[in-house]
Amino acid sequence: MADINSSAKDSGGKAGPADVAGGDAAAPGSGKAPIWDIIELLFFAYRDFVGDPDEVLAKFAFGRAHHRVLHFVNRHPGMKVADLLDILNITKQSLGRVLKQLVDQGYVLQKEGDHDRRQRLLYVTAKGEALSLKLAQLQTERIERAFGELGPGAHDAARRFLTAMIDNDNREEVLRLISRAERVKRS
Amino acid sequence: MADINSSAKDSGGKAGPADVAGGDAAAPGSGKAPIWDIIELLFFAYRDFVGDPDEVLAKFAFGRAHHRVLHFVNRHPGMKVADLLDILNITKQSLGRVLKQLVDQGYVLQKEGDHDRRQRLLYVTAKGEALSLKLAQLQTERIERAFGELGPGAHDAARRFLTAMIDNDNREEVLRLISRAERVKRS
DNA sequence: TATTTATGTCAGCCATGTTGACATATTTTG
DNA sequence: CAAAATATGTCAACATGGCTGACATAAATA
Repeated sequence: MADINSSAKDSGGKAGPADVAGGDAAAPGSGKAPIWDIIELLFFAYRDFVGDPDEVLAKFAFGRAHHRVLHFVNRHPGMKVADLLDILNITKQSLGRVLKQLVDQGYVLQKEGDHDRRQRLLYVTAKGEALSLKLAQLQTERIERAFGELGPGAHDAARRFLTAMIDNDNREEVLRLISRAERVKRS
Repeated sequence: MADINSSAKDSGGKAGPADVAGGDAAAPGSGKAPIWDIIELLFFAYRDFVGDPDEVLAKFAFGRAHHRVLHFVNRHPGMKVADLLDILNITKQSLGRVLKQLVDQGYVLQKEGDHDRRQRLLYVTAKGEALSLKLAQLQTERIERAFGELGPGAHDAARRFLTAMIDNDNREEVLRLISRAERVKRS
């Protein structure tokens, strides 16, 4: 299928990372000039980032929806269904579909809440943890490869950038979620 | 059940951006310790990043698929259908569906290739460009807000990080695509 | 006791991805 | 030139994972 860019030699530049931005000429009448490079890089980076796990998931007949659920349950054991709904921004019906599969196949289990017996607190099983970890390690390889190519401050810089990209409303909540994750763990 | 990361430390800080990482203790027998913070931050950042345009698109009865097509056609006018398929990593049937709607409603137009009359080169109309720009500016606002919060080197750092996250195979191609975009532009 | 909350479920719709088969025009190749 | 390869489009069927609406149940709360 036809290489997309058979394009001859592409005039000089090797397009080193510092050269990517493209022209900065703003559209005359409109607002600011779009930051095209970051917009496109985010698309491609995320596409590849989620692409790795997809291949593994396919073998299990799972999709990205399963991955997201499994990931957050693994990272935040004992979370309520409602918490998960908030994080994923989907309806309970959508969640129910994939959650049921994960439970039926023994990746996730639900426990009645201690204080509130209406709640179904979510935990991964050993099997679920293993899969979640496997997927996370695929993504970690990519991240570490990237950090390896960049300088020593790379992790911190990435963390700061990504954090700043999150909605201001959610940000504190997200940071709390992330930093609290390891404290809780399965008892 | 292998505790993957029973961090225990965590110093009870305020979870400032520099403290988010969580424990670094590797799981004893398994591979490396997953870089959870970046994995999750990427999820949340991307979720919000694509969330802004979604609201606007809904008013036009368009979805993300339309957005992606419109974006790339706007940025890379005159591209072949095959190029777009490669970039988006979808089948021609999937592309055909949304492309047809964009053409029918006057956002995109197709021109026979000059040298190869089998090709249908893609261009945005004025209407298409306006919508594409509007969406890009929403995303740009978020990016600029982020860069504003971070130091002066933020744009470069983000570009380097995102670039390093892309598949090595595609990377050169992607960078060429991005850097060439503004040179071509509408004549 | 009455209401609210947390969760689940049935039923159906929509957007967007997939595969497979096939059609048409055009370019390239033997 | 004839045959093959290429660029694109289309029909049909199906899968995934969103959505809404309606309704059910158990438990907590007012």
